Amino acid sequence: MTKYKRITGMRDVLFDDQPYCRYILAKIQETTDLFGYRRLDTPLLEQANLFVRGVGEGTDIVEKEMYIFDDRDGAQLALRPEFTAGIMRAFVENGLHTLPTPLRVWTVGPLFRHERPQAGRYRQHSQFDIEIIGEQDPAVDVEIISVAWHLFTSLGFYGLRLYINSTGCPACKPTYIQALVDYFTPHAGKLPPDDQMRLQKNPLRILDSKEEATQPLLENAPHITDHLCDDCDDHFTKFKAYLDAIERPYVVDYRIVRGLDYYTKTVFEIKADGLGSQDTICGGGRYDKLIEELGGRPTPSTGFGSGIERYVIALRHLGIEPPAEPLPKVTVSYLGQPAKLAALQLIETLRSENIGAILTPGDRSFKAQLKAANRNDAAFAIILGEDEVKAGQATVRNMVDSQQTAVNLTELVDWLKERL
RNA sequence: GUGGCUAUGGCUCAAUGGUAGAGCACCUGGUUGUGGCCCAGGAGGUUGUGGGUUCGAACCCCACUAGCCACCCCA
Repeated sequence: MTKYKRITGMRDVLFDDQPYCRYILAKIQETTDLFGYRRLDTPLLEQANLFVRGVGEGTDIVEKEMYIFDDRDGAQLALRPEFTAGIMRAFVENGLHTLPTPLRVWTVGPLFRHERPQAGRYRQHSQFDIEIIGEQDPAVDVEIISVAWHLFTSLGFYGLRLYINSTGCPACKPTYIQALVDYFTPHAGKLPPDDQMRLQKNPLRILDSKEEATQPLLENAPHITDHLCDDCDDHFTKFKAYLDAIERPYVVDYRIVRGLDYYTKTVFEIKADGLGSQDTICGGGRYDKLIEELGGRPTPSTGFGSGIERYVIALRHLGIEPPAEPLPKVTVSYLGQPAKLAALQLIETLRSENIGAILTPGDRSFKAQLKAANRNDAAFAIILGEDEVKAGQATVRNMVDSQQTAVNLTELVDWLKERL
């Protein structure tokens, strides 16, 4: 056993995973370009208070999952547990409200939550995140779903499911919560302890409950969509109509609640197969009050976060392979010190001509160098020995058919370019 | 934070109380400058850590740690 180990819930991203990451990032860039989103990156560290205010004091993220610590000057910092609060902070701090609205932004990077790791869940994970800032038209709620769907389709996903709901707004949400409490209180005795707790602390969470005893009660529980105010009801109706218009199938799931306090009106999740019990690949919604909460002027916004590691798991599950990495197809080997100098010069030339090449170093036997060429998956092994250097040539071995050709060093670049 | 399962060389695993093995991977060699296949040889483990039981522990017991999965919650 090695002395130093990974921190719990953190992963090394090894070579087998990298082609997926590269593939996914490329598709994200294509998609965001197509939809007109600009990249905006924020720091990994923020004042802890930003998340307490933004995400909400009573949320699990703030209450028990944030990596929080004192800086050397005593300031309370947090590793960002989500993107939205930081992006909204950047929006306000940099005066981005002066840009044409709505502002469409995206970002990607690591987030940190001190949770117990399990399938598809890590303490450091990466999300692709987009936000549309400054627009309350439900058409943009549909647009972000369209972005997600375009990305997932271009990655090769199939069998994804879209679930939507509305969480109302400060005008109607409390009324609904009261209705929920009124409904469950007479049955409180039948609820399992966890759900009794929820009834006290966060009644909406009961809707999420997987407790068996609670299920029959949930069937007749009031739906928030029957308690929305006119404004929220209108928004939800249009949201669904626009989804219908673009023929994006969805299921209204009254039990989607989402764990962050800032959501208003639209919430949604996209689920995929093959992920175990953590099967949400994309989750988001609308947060019309967040920017005000953070000290900006009222600015309705909508967005989502989407877990990159879960993409990789789901892609593997579906048997979708990313393109191979474009590693060099040429190796340069040598025999003897004079040839080594020539090899070093040659390999510089190849790279300057944009021909990827790797040296088989170490002054080892010829056999070992060819072996190295083989293990590097070279298409061509370029061999320089005493004879070749004297003749101003290189021996080029085709590693597929084992044919060897003597090529003048002056013609080698063109010779390779014709064949690679 | 809670629960279940697991922990042996780089990887996948074997050995269930009596001196730690295999396959893959790795290194060297099979004569003079030729890879993949084959053959031969080699290196690599104080069996996650700490304690206990025993004449003797990879194996039994306890604790801790880590991993996986699930709950909670979420991407």
